[in-house]
Amino acid sequence: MGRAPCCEKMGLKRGPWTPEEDQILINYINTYGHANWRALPKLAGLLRCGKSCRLRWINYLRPDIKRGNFTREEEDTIISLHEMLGNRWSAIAARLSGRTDNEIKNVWHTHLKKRLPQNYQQSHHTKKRSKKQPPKLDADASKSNQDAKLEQQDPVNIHGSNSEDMMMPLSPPHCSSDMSSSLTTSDNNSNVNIINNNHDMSLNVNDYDIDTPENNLALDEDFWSEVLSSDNSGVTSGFPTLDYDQFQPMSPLVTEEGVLIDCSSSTCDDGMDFWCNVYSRAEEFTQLLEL
DNA sequence: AAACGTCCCAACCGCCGGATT
DNA sequence: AAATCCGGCGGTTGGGACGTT
Repeated sequence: MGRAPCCEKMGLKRGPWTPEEDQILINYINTYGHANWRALPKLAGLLRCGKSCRLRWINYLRPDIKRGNFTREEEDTIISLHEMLGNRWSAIAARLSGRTDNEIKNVWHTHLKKRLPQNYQQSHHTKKRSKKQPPKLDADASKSNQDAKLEQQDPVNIHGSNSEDMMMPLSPPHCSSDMSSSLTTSDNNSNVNIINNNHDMSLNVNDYDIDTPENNLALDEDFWSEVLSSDNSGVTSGFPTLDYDQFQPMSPLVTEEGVLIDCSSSTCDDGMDFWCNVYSRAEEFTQLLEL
């Protein structure tokens, strides 16, 4: 049943690393690698736990670590990535070569956070991780350790083909050909329902900082949390409604399979993108709900 | 020079998910 | 199937460095 008992912390050293310890760790890893962190300190002759060795190596001793102050460019990159990813420091670090998650976390808390307005800090959650996660809106949360390792090795590759595409703000608007089976309009009162596998959702876009049709649609977790917290039983009453004042889909909105949204005015192409995007997000979201 | 306050960051802690037995 | 290990992650903190009075 299970493995041998975990490390006894008795007698293990804690606190700052000495240059001698660093050298022992470097020498060992250069010679033997670090296949097993837990066994490493014993084999290397260090009175540290494996976790401490790993941290020291990852955050300080690795040869590819970039030292010194962050450039303005790096800081701007962190800010924009944080806007998209939240406090996912390792994901941000994967996009900044030579910087560690710990370092980025530190620079965020000591410098960058202060640059941003209060409302940003409130809206970009600092929630604690908990067992009760929402249904994997965060695609990285379900990523295997193997994937995480690949991401470390090839940060560029994370764009595009893998699950990162599921991040709400990143993927471009697109239409799927089976929209007609799921998108309906309810009436002329700008009340639009997206019905997908018994999840009936109306969306109030005004609450989500989408101020012009030109903006790329960037619905965040809060948006979908609101959708999720709505009654998914199929009852439409009580749902927030969509305000067409700001978004006026093409009239009529048509796909290969017929009219999907029959709204009365506007020929704004961005409206089309908007609806396609809302639909594709809703589809992704409801698929995730079913997992 | 000393006392005090603030900043910074390396390191620790607890939790999680996947792997292993 | 269940228990446990293990690597990885994000939040937090202790203490040294630095600035101010």
